[in-house]
Amino acid sequence: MGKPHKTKQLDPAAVCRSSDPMAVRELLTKIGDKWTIFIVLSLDILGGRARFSELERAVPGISQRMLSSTLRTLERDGMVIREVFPEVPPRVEYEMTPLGKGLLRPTQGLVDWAKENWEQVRKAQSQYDER
Amino acid sequence: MGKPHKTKQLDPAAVCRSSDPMAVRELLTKIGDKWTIFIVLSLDILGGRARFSELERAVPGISQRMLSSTLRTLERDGMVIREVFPEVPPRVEYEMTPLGKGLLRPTQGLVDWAKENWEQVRKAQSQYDER
DNA sequence: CCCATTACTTACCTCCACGTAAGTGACTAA
DNA sequence: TTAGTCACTTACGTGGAGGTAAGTAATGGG
Repeated sequence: MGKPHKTKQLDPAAVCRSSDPMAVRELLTKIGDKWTIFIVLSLDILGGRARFSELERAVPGISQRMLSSTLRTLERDGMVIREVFPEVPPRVEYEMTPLGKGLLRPTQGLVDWAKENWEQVRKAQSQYDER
Repeated sequence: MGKPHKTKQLDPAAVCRSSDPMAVRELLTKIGDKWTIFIVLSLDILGGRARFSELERAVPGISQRMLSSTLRTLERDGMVIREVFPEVPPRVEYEMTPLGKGLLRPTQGLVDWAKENWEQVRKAQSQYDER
């Protein structure tokens, strides 16, 4: 038999101690969706402010529907501010708020981790798959 | 009219420069699913090693099906190692790999951000909703 | 013989994230 | 009059994530 290791007596909701579990879940769900990080990172690269069509070009493959709805969510969450200019054709600019910019740091941490370690993940996957 | 800001001439795939965009997307999709972070954080709290039933208790609300499949994915990705002890009733222990532990740092960054800023996000949401 | 335990798997169903395609409004230029 | 631009919205359809419930294998204990 393998050595039985110390079984810490644990609260049925151990994780929930470290912080509001719903906050973490919701945050991860948000930035874990298909387009949010790309939009946020693109906005950053574009200097923290860009118009709809610029983002459309910056995020290859995104549809107008998804860009629009993701931006609305970001706006609702206080991550970006939407500014409409009464012109024709219309012009709308999106600007990252301090809150949104603050999220960029920890997000960048994940991006960096992926850059450094993803190859290893892929290797683990193919090893696992071939038996 | 609002001041027209400098429109940076940009590559159609600006974000894609910073790193492998698929790696980032896949990573975010993984840790953005419903249970992965909780399992990873629980495993960490439990000392980096725990058996199935311990995790089941540590992550309130998770079903056996989801715990099992999420752990399999984690194992496939090289984040945890699964060790089976030939006993009856069965005992299976899951241990975080160095790769999995490495992911904990940037993940914790997000958890901390959520802890500090989620209240503000909620406030932004209710402001947005009431008009 | 029956039950309990552990770590699962399988079947089934629901919901929603996301994709595609088309339409819209307001104005300008040809 | 028609076409073009921009920033959207609406309608519709599909796959897959995830929930619920039940089944299973192997063995010891009463």
